[in-house]
Amino acid sequence: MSKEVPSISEAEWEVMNVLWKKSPLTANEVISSLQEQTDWKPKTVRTLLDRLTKKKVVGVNKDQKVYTFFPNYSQDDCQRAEAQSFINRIYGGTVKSLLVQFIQEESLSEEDIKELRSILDKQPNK
Amino acid sequence: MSKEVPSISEAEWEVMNVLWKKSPLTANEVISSLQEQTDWKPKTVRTLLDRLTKKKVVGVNKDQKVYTFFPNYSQDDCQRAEAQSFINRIYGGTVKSLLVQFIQEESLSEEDIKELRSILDKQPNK
DNA sequence: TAAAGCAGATTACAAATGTAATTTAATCTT
DNA sequence: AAGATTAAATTACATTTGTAATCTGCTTTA
Repeated sequence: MSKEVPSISEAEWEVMNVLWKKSPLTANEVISSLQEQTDWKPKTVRTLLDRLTKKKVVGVNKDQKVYTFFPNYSQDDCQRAEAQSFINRIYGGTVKSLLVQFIQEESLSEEDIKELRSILDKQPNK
Repeated sequence: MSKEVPSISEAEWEVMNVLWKKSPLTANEVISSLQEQTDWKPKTVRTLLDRLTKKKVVGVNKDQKVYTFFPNYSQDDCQRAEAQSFINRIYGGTVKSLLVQFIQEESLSEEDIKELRSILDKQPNK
């Protein structure tokens, strides 16, 4: 399942995050949303949208005169792809070292810890 | 502590991984080490070393006629920096979502799970 | 000593990325 | 209908990155 996800650059991720929160959106809606968090010019956001479209990471609905944009991949799939390559690069492919570092690093809430523990308990320890 | 880590590109990470395993090393030693894992030409590796040097991520000892190279930052510091920016970008800053995804994703060994659980148990659940 | 080889320095060049501006075509407004 | 506005398309341009090759000067070797 879930075809190879094309690579998504750092700036493009911001755009994707907006579209995953809600879609379809017009370019202007994406622009507005991003203007709260970044200082990108509208044209910049538009360029990012166009590049994502060309890469097929984003789809376009051209029925209306003003196009609307939507993700072609689930956030989960993209996160997975990105995290996998990240871990290979940075942690020599072993996810455990990353987990260890982050569990120690971040002060996780009690809730978080409980949840993680329960997930661990459900792991098929082959 | 641990000054801001300059950004390290994907290819540069490979070089750093070599130097973290053992250093100082001559360029040729780094090249040899990488030739086992990549198909980069020697000149390519040399360029990467030079760029890392220019960015001060790598230091050079020029006492000998053949220079030796060594990391200026610990692997841990670089991993942390990289992971932090990664998490902000990809997981909206919440480390838990990443942990959850990876614990579920990877089939961790029983050992790993035990270790993680013990780390969780030691967390100050504030 | 002339040629060959090697390390280091410099230069190359295309693709990806960040960050837009300009141009074009349609539409709304006066 | 002419001008203003706007969305979409096209173009721009510097920096970073991947991936090297060429040049220079010292050393080794025939």
